[in-house]
Amino acid sequence: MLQKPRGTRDFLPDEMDQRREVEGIMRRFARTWGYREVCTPEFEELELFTIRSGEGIIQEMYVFEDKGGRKLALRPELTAPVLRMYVNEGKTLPKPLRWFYFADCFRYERPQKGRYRQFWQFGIELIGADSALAEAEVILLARDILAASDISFSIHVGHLSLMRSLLDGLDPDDQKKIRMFLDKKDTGGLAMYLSSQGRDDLCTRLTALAGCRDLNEVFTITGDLPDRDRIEELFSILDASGLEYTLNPGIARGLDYYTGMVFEIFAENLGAENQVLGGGTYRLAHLFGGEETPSCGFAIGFDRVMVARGERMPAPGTVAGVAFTPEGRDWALTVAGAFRNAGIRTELSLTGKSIGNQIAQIARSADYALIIGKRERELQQVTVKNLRTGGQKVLSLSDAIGEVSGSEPR
RNA sequence: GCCAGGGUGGGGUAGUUGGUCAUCCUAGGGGACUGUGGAUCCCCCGACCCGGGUUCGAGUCUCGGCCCUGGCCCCA
Repeated sequence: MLQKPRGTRDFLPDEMDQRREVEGIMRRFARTWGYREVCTPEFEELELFTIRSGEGIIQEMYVFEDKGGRKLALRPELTAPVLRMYVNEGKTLPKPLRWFYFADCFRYERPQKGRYRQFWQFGIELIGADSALAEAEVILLARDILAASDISFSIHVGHLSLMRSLLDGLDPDDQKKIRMFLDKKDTGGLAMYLSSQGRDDLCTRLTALAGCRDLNEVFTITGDLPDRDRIEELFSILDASGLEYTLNPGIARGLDYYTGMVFEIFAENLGAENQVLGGGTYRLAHLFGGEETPSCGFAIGFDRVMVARGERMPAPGTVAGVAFTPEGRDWALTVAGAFRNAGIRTELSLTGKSIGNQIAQIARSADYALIIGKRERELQQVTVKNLRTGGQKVLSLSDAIGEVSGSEPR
């Protein structure tokens, strides 16, 4: 038997119902904040991703050559494609642009809990706004969306200027190594490395900074910064908004194009891969041939949100099943059509067996049985049987629809 | 790429000195039942992940691969 490719999944209707429900919540919240959905190609020029992230990521991507010899890659993320789209056809739109996306991405990695080779991301990009308020908006929207998705999470907010101020003047390679130690919270490794460089003093300050959870203390470690006002404004907005978060100057987000605020959100019940969201302020458009454009955004690991939620079936709508005799068939089709026009999920029995048999089958999943035979056909009526109470009524078609649509689903 | 534990009908399972026709539950399909409840009865479908090796004989032992689960690395 043929198997599906490694790291991919099939979704049966029960699971799709849940995914669509959460997807709908995320879309709805993004829209209420003024964000509009965009869509980019499933695959892009390979270069788009190597410009952003370096050649090293080629081995982590699905890369292929098309029949014209073009080097292409299945998208491993959506920020670069969305910013490419912005540069290609969004430059003249009035700013700021508020865009969101929900789409699948592909990475050639070892699957584990909450990590698949095909996975879905929900994300937003706020393009062309450069302010503490814009950064705060992105964080608050992230909070709203995840809260509405009904998972438990914690928000960590940092700012790259803080750490960079301490690393200023160091060799870029050194800076990168140090950021990696800090990102991994590997203080032992950090101490060893800085000691070998004769910078024990720096280690003390960096460790203190990464562990610092109070903004005033942060500035006593870093001293005054050009960005200080902006940073203080950001956090004062967050505080005024009643956001629950942890200040974390240790967030390094190993990428060079992040320029200021960075934040990460972690969920419970997730094992090793517990980050459900990452984002920050970045400059990327100029890499794709546009003008330098300050932007801010985040991406949610949708599949991880689903794992964190656990099994949670959305309430099904009311379901009606139609049982009918051969003489009632044509009237049954008319009735079913009218019910569907009224927005009621209506399933016609297809067995052609006895009424009893049809009702037995309908009763497995439906709330109402609509029974239609010769008598109903002749009087243009419908026998509506409530499968929970057992009661039944003979009604006109419009009354029958009213009876069923006015009810609560099971 | 690395480590650990796994892979028996669709789902869940039993199966050790290696030895009939591989167990049970459930789901699914068919039939009995043509105007009223998820029932009942009968029947059916359907599995040892794949490939090599050892053996008279492998679900069972062995090697390799694939896949799953968790972890490491990585995580744009």
